[in-house]
Amino acid sequence: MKPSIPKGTRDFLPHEVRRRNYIFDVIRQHFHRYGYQPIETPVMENLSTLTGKYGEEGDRLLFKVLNNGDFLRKADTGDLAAQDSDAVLPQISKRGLRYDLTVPFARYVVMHQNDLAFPFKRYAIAPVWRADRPQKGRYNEFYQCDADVVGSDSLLYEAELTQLLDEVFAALGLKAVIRLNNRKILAGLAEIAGHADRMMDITIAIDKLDKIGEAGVEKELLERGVDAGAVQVIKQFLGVTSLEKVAPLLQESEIGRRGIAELQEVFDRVGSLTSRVEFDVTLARGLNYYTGCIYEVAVDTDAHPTIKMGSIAGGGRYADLTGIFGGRDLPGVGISFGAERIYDVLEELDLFPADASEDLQYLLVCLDDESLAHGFDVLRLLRQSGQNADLYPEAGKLGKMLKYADQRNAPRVIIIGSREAQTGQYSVKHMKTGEQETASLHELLGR
RNA sequence: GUGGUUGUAGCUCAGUUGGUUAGAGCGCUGGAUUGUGAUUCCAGAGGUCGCCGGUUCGAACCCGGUCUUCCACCCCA
Repeated sequence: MKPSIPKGTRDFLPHEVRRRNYIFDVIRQHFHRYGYQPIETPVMENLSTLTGKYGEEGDRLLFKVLNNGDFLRKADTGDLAAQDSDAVLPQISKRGLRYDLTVPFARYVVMHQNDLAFPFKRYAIAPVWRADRPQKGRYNEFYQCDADVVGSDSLLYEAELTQLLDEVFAALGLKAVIRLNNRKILAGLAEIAGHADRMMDITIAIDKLDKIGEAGVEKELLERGVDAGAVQVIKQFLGVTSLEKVAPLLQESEIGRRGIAELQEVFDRVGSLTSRVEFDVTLARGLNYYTGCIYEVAVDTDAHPTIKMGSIAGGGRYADLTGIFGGRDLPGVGISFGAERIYDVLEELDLFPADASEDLQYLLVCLDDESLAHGFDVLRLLRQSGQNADLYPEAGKLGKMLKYADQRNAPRVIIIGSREAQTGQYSVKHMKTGEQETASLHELLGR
């Protein structure tokens, strides 16, 4: 039988893992610097924790885990006979794979609220699963890198997270655009248009502006049952690119004015950044628990015109996430890095540092059995001195062993034959330049 | 979940209206070179043509199903 892996999942080669770790390390380092603490939660949650949190679409994309044992015996025979999946599902599955890191975090906060100091800042870098139809940059298993803070509605956190986003992308050498909006502005917009109850429909439609254009948005709004008069009101907003210009349009909406004030405060506090930071009234973001500021980060296409990639990070504020789990209602705000997409972008732009795919410092090769015994001792000393070293495990042809060193991406090869073993002067070949020098054991260990 | 697309050597791909033994480049193995890789030359190995079934004297090629890839929706990182 031919081996295979499930649709939408991937294996990683060593150099790919190292490059992924480089991204995770940069992000983790910045999470620490900003005072976020690591937590871990199970990859499986109870289905009751997950269902209903991501909308109807999200429920469809949840991976369900089949119950153990004779699970069909416990299911209702009528429901089984009727092939009613919705009715049978809760009878045969009580667990599911996590769909994101935020909802499990909310559950965690409620369960451990007496052990946590609020505001509580946590981060998590972990895989999540979605039963989406795979495409490029879209997988059924992928990593999220989340930082969230719960227990405070201070806008300092919005500003801090913006700085964090900026610093991470600067550290990765990627020019990014951080776009900000506020759900309250969108609520105000819906209110001004006379459809306060239709905010979701309206935001989904205007979110598509850059993709389908103004005429497309207009069509989408009409299809979603927004009347022509309201559409004209909404269209006024579409061309607006600054907070100053959107303010007059929202004068009559209290919630809209609050959104503008909040966003203004965030802009005032972030200071100067490496990335471009922009207000974008058409930014909506799908997750429906967001209630305040929302973020989305994309590659700056002015600096990197060849890149075609969706958002590479995002986030926002949610007023009430823990409430649904029966905890006291704690406000929160968080961001999430899309590590897989960042990987693809760094790869395409060749922005990985060279040492992100180099692990060995030395490879030792020996030309005869006596030298091999000697080499194994040298290997140990090198390792004890803190250097990454490996040894070709048998005496062999030098050409073959150098080829192996090449494949292992070893920058230096220590060649040990009878000459070197006797004199203690080892031949060190630098693979990049092809140059060769001699060095004593003392010199090798001291580097 | 809807519609489409892709699959041939380890990798990237050719393969004529259905016709004998399915090819190339790169990579791999060995040798030229028993102490010098990535560059040169020579030789060699490597294929259930994604899988299952059907049509046909005959299928990599046509048909159905299925899995996978990628794309557009939906949604999203």
